[in-house]
Amino acid sequence: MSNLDIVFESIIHFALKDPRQTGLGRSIVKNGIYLIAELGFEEMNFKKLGKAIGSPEASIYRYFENKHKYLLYIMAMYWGIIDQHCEKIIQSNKSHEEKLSSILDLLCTSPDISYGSEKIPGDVIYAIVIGESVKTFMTKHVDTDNTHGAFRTLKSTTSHIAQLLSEYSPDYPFPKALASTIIEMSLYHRYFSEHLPSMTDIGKEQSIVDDLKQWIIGLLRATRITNGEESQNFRISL
Amino acid sequence: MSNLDIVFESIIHFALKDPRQTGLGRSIVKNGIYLIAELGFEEMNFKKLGKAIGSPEASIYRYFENKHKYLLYIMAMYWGIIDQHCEKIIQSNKSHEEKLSSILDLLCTSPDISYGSEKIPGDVIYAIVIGESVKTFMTKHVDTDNTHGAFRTLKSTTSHIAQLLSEYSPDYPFPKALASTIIEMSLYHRYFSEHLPSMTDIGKEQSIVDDLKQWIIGLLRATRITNGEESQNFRISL
DNA sequence: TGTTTTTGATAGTAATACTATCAAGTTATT
DNA sequence: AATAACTTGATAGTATTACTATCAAAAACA
Repeated sequence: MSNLDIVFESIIHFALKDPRQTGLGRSIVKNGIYLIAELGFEEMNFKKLGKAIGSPEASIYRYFENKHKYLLYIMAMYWGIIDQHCEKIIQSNKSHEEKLSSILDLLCTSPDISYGSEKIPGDVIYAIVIGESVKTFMTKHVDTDNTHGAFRTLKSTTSHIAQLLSEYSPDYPFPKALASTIIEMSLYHRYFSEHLPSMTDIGKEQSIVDDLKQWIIGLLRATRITNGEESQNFRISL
Repeated sequence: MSNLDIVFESIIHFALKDPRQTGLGRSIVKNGIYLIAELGFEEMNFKKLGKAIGSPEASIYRYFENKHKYLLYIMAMYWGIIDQHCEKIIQSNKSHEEKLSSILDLLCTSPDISYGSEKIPGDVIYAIVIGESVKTFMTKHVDTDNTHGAFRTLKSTTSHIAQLLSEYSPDYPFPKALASTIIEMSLYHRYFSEHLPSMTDIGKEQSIVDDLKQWIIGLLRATRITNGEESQNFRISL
């Protein structure tokens, strides 16, 4: 059983039966991702998805209890795969800076995903992660979703990155906050650069990915300053 | 006409008629905010709001074309008021650091809002800003909403803060990105500390507001490093 | 006082997010 | 090859939501 299989195992319970095991199931997941990328999550529904794959709405409900769990499944899968990549990077014997750089590449451009026999291009899944990932946890039922493990893979990714940041800057008191900020902001600023460009500087001078990396690396370096009068200590009073 | 009146003027067009001018209108806005705080935006609807204020659903539709525009109205109002406060802080003759500190206080704890004859407590409106603000712009129709001015007040707040950051750290190349990050992350980390605490360090040691301020101030200080070999220049290659 | 505007009360519609049912097809078992 | 078990297709139906339409009563205003 490969590492990725373990990821898929861990998200099965968001579905009623494992979509990866059947052609219909794989089609539901793959085409749904395309459809969400095209229409957005709100405007996508199982009727439209059914039409896209030539199956009735009811068949989709045999795989997913509801639309929200369907989104949870996709996002948990995504962060699970990213988390695997993170682990691999962290286990490599590179410098902390090289590891951080690789992780930033990972956060700013998604890898392709192989889902059973189907391939989902990185830019398609990344598009929906950018626009819909927040919608998994900004709900009134976060807490129950959380106890059901919906955000385990996202949280694991966060804590892997936080762990690395802690090693990189042992005295920095906010490694988790910085890790989650990096994750969320890599998505946000790409969204901003496309839709609300006055909210960001990213994507103007260089390519979006280069700018994003530069920006985040600047934040990371900031955690390293342990000498100089202004920053002997990280607890600062303005 | 006061500065706040100008804010309210600028958001009228999200409503069908100015809610601030009538008792019913004010009741719709105030009680709606309470109801969203209680139920969340998705679970709130105009029927429930009608029940809460003792008026039929249809009466609310005379003030707001739809639910989304109602949210846009509230959020544009909120950021308009915050923007006014920002301007006042920026126009004061304090040091840059004092100004930034005041702005952080503003972003981490909302002021009360006086809406016509009604008062809306800061913590109530802040609760819905934390949970629902993203939902105004993470939609498939951002771009049209944007051209209709839906995010003008939010963008104005961002650029005021970015401007201040530019003065504070003239060489820092990402003032807008940092400004919007500070705004969004002040909301996010408060949300995380309540619902996904493993995603943040905020709210553990000190009070949430103190931790948030400390964290953001750390990021800000990072923009100031203009000497030392590691950071002669902000363009960094890892 | 008469007129205009605002509200209440009620009814109705299209779309969405599902659920139920049953026959047809497919797969697994012996 | 026959039968049982399971999966899918086809269709119909329900409750809720997000609105729209209408008309009379009430309130505001001139």
